Amino acid sequence: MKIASFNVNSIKARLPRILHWFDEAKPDVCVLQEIKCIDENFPASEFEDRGYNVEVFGQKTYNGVALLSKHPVEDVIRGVPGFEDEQSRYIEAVILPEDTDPVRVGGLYLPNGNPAPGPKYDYKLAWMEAFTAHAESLLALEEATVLCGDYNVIPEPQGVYAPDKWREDALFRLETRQAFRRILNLGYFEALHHLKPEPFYTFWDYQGGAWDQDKGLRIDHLLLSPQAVDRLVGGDADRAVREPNSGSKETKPSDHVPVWVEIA
DNA sequence: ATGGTGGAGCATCCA
Repeated sequence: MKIASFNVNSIKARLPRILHWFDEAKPDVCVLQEIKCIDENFPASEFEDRGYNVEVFGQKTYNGVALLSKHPVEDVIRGVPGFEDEQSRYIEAVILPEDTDPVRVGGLYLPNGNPAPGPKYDYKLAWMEAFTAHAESLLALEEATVLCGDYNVIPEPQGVYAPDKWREDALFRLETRQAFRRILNLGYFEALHHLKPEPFYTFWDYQGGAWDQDKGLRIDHLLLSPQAVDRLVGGDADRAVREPNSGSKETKPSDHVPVWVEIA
């Protein structure tokens, strides 16, 4: 089964492109970030028509996440447990495929944190600490778990086109990378980092011709529990989705591309 | 000198 994550930067502005990608990539499960709408305005029927169960944790104007699954879902969680958060940034559910074992999928939109230092960066670190505690509690369940989304973390210098320009940025500061490694060190496996031999990016800024010059960042990640790694078959980042005319000539691409893993 | 990219939603905030 294919499990994907896609920061769409507004579901409304992106719908034709998202549906085009869904029809081609046919993910079994997909978590979306930055839907930028309240639950009632999510275009659920477009996905239900394609056979998906739709779970939304929306927010007006900013943030907002959703989880779409072709298989039945149970135990849906909205928000990181135990963390008081005014922003909609996390959704989780257990996926129950008919033909294979369950997989728990968490979809996250981790705070950007700029400017750093400052209150926004403090919020990012607090969010990461709460998420790390939750990730640790999930490992104790000994289930196949995939925690994926826009982590807003560049894990290593190879994940950014000009690391020296990004040293003080909230996405790349040492403190940020340390906090990300604490999640990995619990026992999570950063799937695409290990699957793909060459450095790659998942985000290109709209400004300054970043796409044309391939000035990107690797900030969308899929973290797998050991039980999920046992079933890991493959995965990739769908770079072509960032092309100006991919899927729709009338609308612009997201600044992120979808990332996905195949789980047996 | 100014704007520079894009989305939400209507003045600015966020990324």
